[in-house]
Amino acid sequence: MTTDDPRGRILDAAEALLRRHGPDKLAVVDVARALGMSHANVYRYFGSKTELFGELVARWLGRLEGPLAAIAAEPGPAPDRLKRWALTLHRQKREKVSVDPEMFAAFDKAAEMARPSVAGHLAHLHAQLTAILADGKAAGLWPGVTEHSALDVFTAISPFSHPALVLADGATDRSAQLARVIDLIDAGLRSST
Amino acid sequence: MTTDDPRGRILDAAEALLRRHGPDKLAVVDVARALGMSHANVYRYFGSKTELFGELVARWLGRLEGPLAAIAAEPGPAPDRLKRWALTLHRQKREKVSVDPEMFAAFDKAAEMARPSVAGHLAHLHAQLTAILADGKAAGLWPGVTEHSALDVFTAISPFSHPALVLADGATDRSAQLARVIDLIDAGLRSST
DNA sequence: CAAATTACAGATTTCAATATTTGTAATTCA
DNA sequence: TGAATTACAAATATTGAAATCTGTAATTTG
Repeated sequence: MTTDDPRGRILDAAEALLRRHGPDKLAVVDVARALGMSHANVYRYFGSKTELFGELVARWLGRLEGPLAAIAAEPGPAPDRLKRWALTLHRQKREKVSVDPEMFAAFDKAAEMARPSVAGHLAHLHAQLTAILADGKAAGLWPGVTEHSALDVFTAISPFSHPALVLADGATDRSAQLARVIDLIDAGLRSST
Repeated sequence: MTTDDPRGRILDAAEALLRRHGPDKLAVVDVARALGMSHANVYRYFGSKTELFGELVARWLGRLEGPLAAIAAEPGPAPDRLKRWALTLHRQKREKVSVDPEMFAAFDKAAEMARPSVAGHLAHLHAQLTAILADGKAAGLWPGVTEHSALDVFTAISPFSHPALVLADGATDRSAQLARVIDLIDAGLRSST
């Protein structure tokens, strides 16, 4: 049974075209043609090309968030979860590059015109990190946690997940280095002031 | 007295053109014309356009390194120097963006074709950071310092100096956040293992 | 003979005409 | 009347011919 939700069908077609032809050749006109409808009809469901791209990016980023949200919500010691959360985020991003670099570049480019989606994604990640840090503080393990900690920690490990930097490094595995950085941060959070 | 060193005069002319017209309009032909010589003569002193750009970038980056090297070589407590070193690096980069964004973009673009110069720059910064960390370890303040620490610390604070990220944030001052990240790292280095 | 020049082939860039795409409005369809 | 279409203006992208640039070699200058 093919879904009857027009927005979903349009997004699926757009994603398929993005995968096939890359971001430069993704036109609303082509999406419409692939679905056998006029391009004006697409504008009934999406106010603009930017909005369509935004939904596409949000959907893609949402898929990355699932496993991370699971780790953030788990019981268990916060330091362990922090490390697994960071390593998972790094691995997810790196996988996208090595498995399908063209696709990653496509979404990287697409994200340019979809700032709000990216901001939402970052807000989700920030919330997850805040939760983990709060758990560690509540358990008395991390007296150093403050209101700024989530932002600071996320910034410090961003070189391992930021698209521009992940793209630059190509497929090199930096998990070992990330693990060391997390250990350093963990140690820092264990001391007060 | 104008210098008689041809390489220096060529680099000066190239830098002036880069400032005036941006990186896309910087042609060897124009550099030669500005000096009243044939472009072929420029190739007597630089093997290629890439090499010329490389020297230009190296010179520019070298100017940033001076104040940093001074801080690294100072006597005084390592944690204090680490913080000032990191803040100075951040400020230097940010100044370039806010004072003259076009110029920064020019050198960012120029750096693309001058990878070796950038690598050399990073090697210098790495060496400075290594020295500061070694001092702190020798003083018994930072038992956590290992052979990897310089790289790890540099990576963690790279969001505050990497061109792509400094450029993205525009002129926003993130010194306060950087200071917190440094404090976190400092605390981490103070604990062993 | 060292320092520069002119001459030139191949690669790259520019530019303007042409075609496509975006987004809106007026119109048709069921 | 809701769902789509055709029609169209303005913005954007494509294209290919002409101009420019890079890098090398042969030649000139003092």
